[in-house]
Amino acid sequence: MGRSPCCEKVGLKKGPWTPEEDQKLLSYIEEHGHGSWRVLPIKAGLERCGKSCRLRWTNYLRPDIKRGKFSLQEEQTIIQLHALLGNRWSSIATHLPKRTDNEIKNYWNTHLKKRLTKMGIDPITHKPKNETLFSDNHSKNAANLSHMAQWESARLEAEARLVRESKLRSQYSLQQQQHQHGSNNNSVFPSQSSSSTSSSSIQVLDVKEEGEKEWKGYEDSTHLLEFKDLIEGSSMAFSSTMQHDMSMINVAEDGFTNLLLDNSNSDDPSLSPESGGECNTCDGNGGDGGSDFYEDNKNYWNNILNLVDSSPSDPLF
DNA sequence: AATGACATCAACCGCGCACCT
DNA sequence: CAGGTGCGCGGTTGATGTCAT
Repeated sequence: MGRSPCCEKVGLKKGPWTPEEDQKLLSYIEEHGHGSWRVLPIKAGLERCGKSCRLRWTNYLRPDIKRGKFSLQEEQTIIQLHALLGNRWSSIATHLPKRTDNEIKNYWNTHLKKRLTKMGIDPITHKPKNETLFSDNHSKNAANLSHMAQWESARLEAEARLVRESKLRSQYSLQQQQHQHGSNNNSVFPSQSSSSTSSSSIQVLDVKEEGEKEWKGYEDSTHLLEFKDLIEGSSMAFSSTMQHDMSMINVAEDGFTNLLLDNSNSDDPSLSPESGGECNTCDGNGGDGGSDFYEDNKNYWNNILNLVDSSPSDPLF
């Protein structure tokens, strides 16, 4: 069915938002909540379409948005979840508190994708480029098909969890919004200050310095190699679910599983073994890597599902 | 200092889904 | 069930900033 463009009306403004427009939108939502985006601009006295207002709010004006450089932990999470979910930015964003899907998408396209490509890793499949998934007669192997089924099954399960979680979140945010409106608590809205990236009146939570420090470390060649190992470990682990080559299992254990679970210096509790994720390598033995492929795979996927199932810093869950 | 190339990111666009009538 | 409407998502664009020459 055809749909008329939301901004077709003559007079509706497009392009960058002015501080005055931001203020109008903020004040309105602060007082009334956003309600119907369609009617919001009229009620708020904005010459914008509802879609534009919603975008401005969700990607920039919302008080619970963190801006600035992504931390190493955030980068890891993005890479891991992208390997699992692909370009489903909104799903990925639910696991990066205070980050918007748009921001994550931009960050992936401008930073991570290029970096992976430079390292010789396919940013789509997360596999080293010189390694094809079904490069030999394994592609006809029944076990391979079984692994693919496991992959798909785990992926679908993860998706189902994400949907479930997303619904819970939206219910929660709705309740919060109603509560805020009811109590007229304005403290959650930032005080006025200038943004480093735009003329908006919104205060920017400055994590830039911290992020820069972290990335400076990465740009050091030694750390770059470590980063490469990290990413390749992740990639190899994914391919291990597809290939019946037992040597790959060791890589899976040493690479991605550790990446997921061995976050001793992480501030993200969901990524630590204490969070409930089982890990057959956590005992330090690492296993013989060949005797229990399916158990390994089960644990491997459990780890991923735990990551997806956990909610990094949301007190609700 | 001027300018062109490249990088970044806010914002737009079109599509699909969910819900309502 | 079909059609209309609103919303959210993902892809893309273009203005602006930064860097290299």
